[in-house]
Amino acid sequence: MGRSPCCEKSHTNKGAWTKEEDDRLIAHIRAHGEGGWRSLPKAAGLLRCGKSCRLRWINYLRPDLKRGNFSEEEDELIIKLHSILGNKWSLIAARLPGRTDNEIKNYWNSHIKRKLLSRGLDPGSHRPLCFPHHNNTTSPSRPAPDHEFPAFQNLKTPEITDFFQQYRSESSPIVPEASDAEEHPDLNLNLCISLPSNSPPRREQSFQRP
DNA sequence: AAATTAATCAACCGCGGTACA
DNA sequence: ATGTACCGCGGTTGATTAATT
Repeated sequence: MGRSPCCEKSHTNKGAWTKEEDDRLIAHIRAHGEGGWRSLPKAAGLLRCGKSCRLRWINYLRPDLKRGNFSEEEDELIIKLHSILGNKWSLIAARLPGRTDNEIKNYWNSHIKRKLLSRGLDPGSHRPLCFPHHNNTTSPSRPAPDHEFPAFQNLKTPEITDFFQQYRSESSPIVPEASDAEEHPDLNLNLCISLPSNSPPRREQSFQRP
């Protein structure tokens, strides 16, 4: 048996939020604070499940959210954090004030992946692109024809196209291999020591349990 | 100008984990 | 010790908007 759905079948709205729903949610949280998501909808007079309310607040209505495009500095910080943390979007978001995990995840998938590819880096590993190859070595090998990499097909930009052309015309890798020890010489994140002060520690605190 | 394809991103879903009875 | 209600996370979807043909 699977678990029951988070929202009982009773009539709940889904999809985009209306201004009226937003106003109700904001008013309720102003009056009662965050939390109690399960019971909030009823208390606030919303025909939504608690999860939906939480998501709307955290990702869109919270007053401390930054709006607008990511800065170049934010881009670089996201890239560095991702190279260390992987897809731990909430941990990454905790290091970018005013940004949400969802926003960063979306931004990663739609922009930064492309940016890394255009630099000749694999967005997953942050290593120089290494294409599937019969010899199975870790050193970069020459790119195979595009049709062998459908995953890249929809990420093409002029920069990426340029990269492939340049890569094909060179006899040696254009991106030197980074040594593990030197990978982040300028980054001191104190990841082991501190958690961000502006948000409560979340799941990862479980790691501290004896 | 219309049709088609791609990009964006808000919102959803299922699951893992915690708190607490 | 065990069950379960709930929270938060990460992957994914799909509606809308933008770009391209």
